Amino acid sequence: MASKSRRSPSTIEKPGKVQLTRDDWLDAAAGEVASGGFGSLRVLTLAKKLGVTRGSFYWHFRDHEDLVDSFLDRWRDRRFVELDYMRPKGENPEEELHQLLQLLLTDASRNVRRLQVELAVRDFARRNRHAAEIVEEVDQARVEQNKLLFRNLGSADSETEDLAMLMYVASVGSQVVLSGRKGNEEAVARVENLMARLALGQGGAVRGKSEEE
Amino acid sequence: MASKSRRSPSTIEKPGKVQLTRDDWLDAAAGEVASGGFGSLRVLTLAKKLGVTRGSFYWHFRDHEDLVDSFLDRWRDRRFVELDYMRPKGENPEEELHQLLQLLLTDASRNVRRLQVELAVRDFARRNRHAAEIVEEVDQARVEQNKLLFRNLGSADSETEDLAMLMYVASVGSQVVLSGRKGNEEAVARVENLMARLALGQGGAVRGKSEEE
DNA sequence: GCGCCAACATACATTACTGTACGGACTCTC
DNA sequence: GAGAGTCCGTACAGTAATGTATGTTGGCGC
Repeated sequence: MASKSRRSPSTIEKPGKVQLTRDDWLDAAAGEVASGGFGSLRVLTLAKKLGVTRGSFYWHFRDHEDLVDSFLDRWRDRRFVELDYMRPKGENPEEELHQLLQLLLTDASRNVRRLQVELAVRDFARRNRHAAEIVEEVDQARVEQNKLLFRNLGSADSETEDLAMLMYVASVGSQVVLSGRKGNEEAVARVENLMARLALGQGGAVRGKSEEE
Repeated sequence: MASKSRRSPSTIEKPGKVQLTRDDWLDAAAGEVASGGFGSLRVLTLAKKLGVTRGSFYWHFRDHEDLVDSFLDRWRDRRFVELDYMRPKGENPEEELHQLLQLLLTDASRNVRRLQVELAVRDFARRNRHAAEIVEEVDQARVEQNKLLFRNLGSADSETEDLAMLMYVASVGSQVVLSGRKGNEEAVARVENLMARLALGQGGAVRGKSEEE
């Protein structure tokens, strides 16, 4: 079993890093997962990228499966931290909705790496039990958060659940469909706009496109 | 180059098949793609499933890449045939909407194999040029068909595009999120219901849940 | 009934990747 | 400065997968 790696206190982090940590390997893995998915996650590739040999890997990780599991766990933890950071406080629901849509759509279309990793995890979940459990946890938590937001927006109780679900699947769908397309910026903006109107009621105030950009 | 395989005219198709066709291999490939994605598409696995050796494969296909490309082409062709079959005639738009939602959501949640293949193709498109082109073709055609339907439903011209796009990404998202879940039947029904109301206008007539089931 | 060819089988070479055993440098501690 | 522990390199064994070269068989034309 690999011990919790810690670098010597005197050694400060620099580009010319001398000792690797478990997180360094996971960061490198994120790159591979983003570009090629979990199926093409090779130990040798990571080692080359990090400038070491596979010997280092098998000190930090028990085996390949250990890497995958650790990667998934870290991914879940980060998603929950993210959710906690975006927790609706109920003071300005409209602004919170806007920020949530930004996170779900616009940011995702910008932060390509992050989006690609999520899609890879989601795909991997179709054939890996651990990944499936984690994805379901994250999905449920996000939908739950959406519900809270919609309640603060004053939508009818019978509709909050449906709206929250619709908005979530629409955001995921737009990530899947519009990732790496030509006119995606425009399409994402349209979806975002329409979802905002939907959430605020058909005649509700909608943020203009040209605002704060 | 593999010739277009044809079985001898006297030999009728039976379970105890003696000669394989290109389509037989592609059908077998569909099973593997559905369960494991393109990354785990192995020639030997298909051969075992078909009860032959790899020698047969390399007669029907030039190499592994040829199999993948043929698979993708056939997938696109079938999706377009499907779209043509569902072409809105404008006589009963509400019914057509209902059928479209059925195809996009409920049927997809039932016909698991078909859904899994589509998700696999979509994932593969993130790292394969050919797949990416095909998926984009299919997506555009589907959204275009959605637009036609929405126009027949009488929605404002400025909104048809947005609505069509939203409905499409929502359907894809619900497939991604709700595939192989516990309470997916219920969630899918809710999304379907809400999208129908959205398409027909907030106060529009909505098909009841208990109808024709 | 002879030869041809489609459809497969067999055998081999090669590559890519994993895991493991072991060795070595380097650092910290006492 | 000896020992222990950390971090990584090296070398080897083993597996799985592809592609290719070549052998085999069964049916069809004629």
